[in-house]
Amino acid sequence: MTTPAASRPTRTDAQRNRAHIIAVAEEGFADLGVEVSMDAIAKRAGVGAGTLYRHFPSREALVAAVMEARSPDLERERVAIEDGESDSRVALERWLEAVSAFMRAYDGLPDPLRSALREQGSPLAPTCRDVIATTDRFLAAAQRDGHARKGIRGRDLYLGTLAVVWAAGTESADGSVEQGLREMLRSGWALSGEGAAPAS
Amino acid sequence: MTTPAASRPTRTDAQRNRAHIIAVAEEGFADLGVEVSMDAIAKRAGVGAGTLYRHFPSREALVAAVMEARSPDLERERVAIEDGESDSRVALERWLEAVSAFMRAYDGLPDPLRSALREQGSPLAPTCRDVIATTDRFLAAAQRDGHARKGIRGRDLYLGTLAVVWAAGTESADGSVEQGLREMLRSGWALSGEGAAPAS
Amino acid sequence: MTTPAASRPTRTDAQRNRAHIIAVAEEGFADLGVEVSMDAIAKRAGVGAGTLYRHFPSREALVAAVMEARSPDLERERVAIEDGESDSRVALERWLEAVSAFMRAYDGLPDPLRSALREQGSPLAPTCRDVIATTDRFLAAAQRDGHARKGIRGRDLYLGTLAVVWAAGTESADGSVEQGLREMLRSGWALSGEGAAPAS
Amino acid sequence: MTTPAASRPTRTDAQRNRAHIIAVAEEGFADLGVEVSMDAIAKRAGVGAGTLYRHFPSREALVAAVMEARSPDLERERVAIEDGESDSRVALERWLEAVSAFMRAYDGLPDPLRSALREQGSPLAPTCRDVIATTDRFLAAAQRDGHARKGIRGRDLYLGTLAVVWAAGTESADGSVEQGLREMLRSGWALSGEGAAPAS
DNA sequence: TATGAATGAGGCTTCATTCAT
DNA sequence: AATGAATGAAGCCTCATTCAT
Repeated sequence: MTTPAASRPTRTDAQRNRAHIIAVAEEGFADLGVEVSMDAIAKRAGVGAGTLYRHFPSREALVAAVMEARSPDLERERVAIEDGESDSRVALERWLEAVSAFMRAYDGLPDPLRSALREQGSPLAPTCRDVIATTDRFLAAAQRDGHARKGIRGRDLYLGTLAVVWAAGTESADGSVEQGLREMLRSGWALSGEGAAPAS
Repeated sequence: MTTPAASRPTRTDAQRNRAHIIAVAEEGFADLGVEVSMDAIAKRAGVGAGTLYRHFPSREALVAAVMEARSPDLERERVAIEDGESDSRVALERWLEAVSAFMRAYDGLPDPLRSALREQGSPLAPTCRDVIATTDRFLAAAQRDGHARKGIRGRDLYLGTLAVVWAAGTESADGSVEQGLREMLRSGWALSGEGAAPAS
Repeated sequence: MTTPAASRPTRTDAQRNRAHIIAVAEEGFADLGVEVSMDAIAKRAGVGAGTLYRHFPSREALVAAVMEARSPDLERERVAIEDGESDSRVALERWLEAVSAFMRAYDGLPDPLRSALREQGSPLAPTCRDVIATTDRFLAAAQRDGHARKGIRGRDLYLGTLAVVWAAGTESADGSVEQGLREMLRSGWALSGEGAAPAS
Repeated sequence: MTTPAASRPTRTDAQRNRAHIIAVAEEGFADLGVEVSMDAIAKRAGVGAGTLYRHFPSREALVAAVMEARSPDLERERVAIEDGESDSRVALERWLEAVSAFMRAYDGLPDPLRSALREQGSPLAPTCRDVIATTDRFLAAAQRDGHARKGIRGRDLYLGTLAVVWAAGTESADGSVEQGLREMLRSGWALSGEGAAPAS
């Protein structure tokens, strides 16, 4: 008696809807930062707040979904570096730049990323883990080749990069501040030879 | 015979009140972070919201006042280092640690500090300038002695330290994360000899 | 078999709620004037402030809704006059009295009505337009019959009536002040024969 | 022991102060309307709020003082009309225009003027009384010469003029709205000969 | 008398989230 | 599954007026 075809259009529809919300949220984040109101995103997406929350039970979940949607780009970067860069030090540098861009995409993004690092259960945690894992790989290669200090872990580099992105903010038109900080992160401020931790 | 101080009455009381608000705000920041509501601070201080706003027309102004109240501590640190530390590299390290502690005092403090660096008119700007100026002095000494790279400025170091404090957050009980990051800020992740910026 | 009305669910409830808020606001305006606080109305209506603002994003919108709810009364007046009054002069007089009552309903109502006349985008503008249009119709009939000066427009009469209502205020128990002013509006203070605008 | 000369500089000083406040309030009203905050006026005047309130215990009192300060201008107008205008109808018209200008000086001024008409004890009442008295005189002359209806009193004309000024508001750049309304107040909207109150 | 600090109620508005339909 | 109405706590801030000094 009910229309059977209409009763389960959802599977596909829902996914379409989900993808649409993500795309719209991406725009919203880009325009207004990740702190944009959930209502505003629902409105932009043309769905009710309830639908938004059905798909993404919290703002963090939405941020995570957007970031996951962007992950393939980062993966492509990774592959490109791995395929084209023989120098493991330069490879690590290029990777960190790519990660920076990933983190810098929206105003306010560094905050949830930092939280995700602490809260094991955060929806953003998997993405962070992936990025850290890749960072670990690039870092290990660099360390193996004597290009990077031994005591450092991918997570430290990730957090340092995040800190740099936070410090630079979204507002500086030119990226000079960020570049300067990233350079300091790489070389440190101290002249080598007398540091407290002169590497491995 | 005439009261020479009569030209500025009530001030004593108001200043007492002001000082009280600052003390209470300090507590509030420590308990709940700098994002604590202004109303909550007014309530804690036992004054009306209007009184709070008369003294501190914005949250930033209140943060600035609290930080200024803490400045003498930092000054004492500075003097202690200058008086007791002959090694300019160690002096700079100790100073940066003191600055870290200064910045780390309240949850969320790094955010207004970062803003103050951009907005010239921020009430926090003077405090930032002072700290940067001192950093410049310690850094210059270290550079003169060949302990620090020449291209770096106090402002960079200040911002780097701020970024580290932000990244570490207030929550980590032990300061290991912060120490790790600070160490990375000092030595960099790259092994020397092949960096893009081989120092002065 | 399918629920055709299903395409617009919940609406019924929301409209009930909306109507309730309007009724309560009407009371509130009557008791305390249109300047009554939005919070007070929300409280009276037993809804959260947010609900109030969802339905009526501004005080003007709420006033407009209340006035629209009262419009049918005015319409009924109009029909009664049109149906029962053959003398176009008396018809216009009766209509202006009805409009006066419409405008006099709440303390402070003339102010938003005056604003709406200036700000095209005001939520009250449509109601004003309607009333002015009807006034134009009654006025045209009176002018056609030689009962009203030709140079006058409905809008002028509307504004004049509004001014009279404002001047009389809500407070005077008897309407003598208003009647006097309305009479002056009709006949003017000058004795005819020497006026600057000797009619059509 | 106290300096006797300094102990009573007040008489003159206070009056100077009072005059200064009035002048400043006049500016403030002109710039921001009569609803300007009392604090703002005190600040502009360079006095404490307490001083302001000592001289003028309420906003109305301050408005009244400013209007009283402007009264001589109106008096001069009156004298000029009385001296130069032989036609009592034109004299009344000119006087009402002068009164309009008096009432139109500041945004929001009509409101306290209206209140003063109702509240016997209002500080503005004397000024109103004076203006009404003069209006009565001009009106009586016009009535005596058959230029104005007999049933009207100065108070009605005053209130009508006030209503017109209120309706026109401060915002209309050209005074066309006010002129139109004032004209309607003079001639009425009805064509003579059939009015309900065809004057004496 | 002048000062200006203090009051503190009260206004407006936003928003994450829940829930009835 | 989708909708969007409802919640209601909070936040921020202003201002007329009083009062201690």
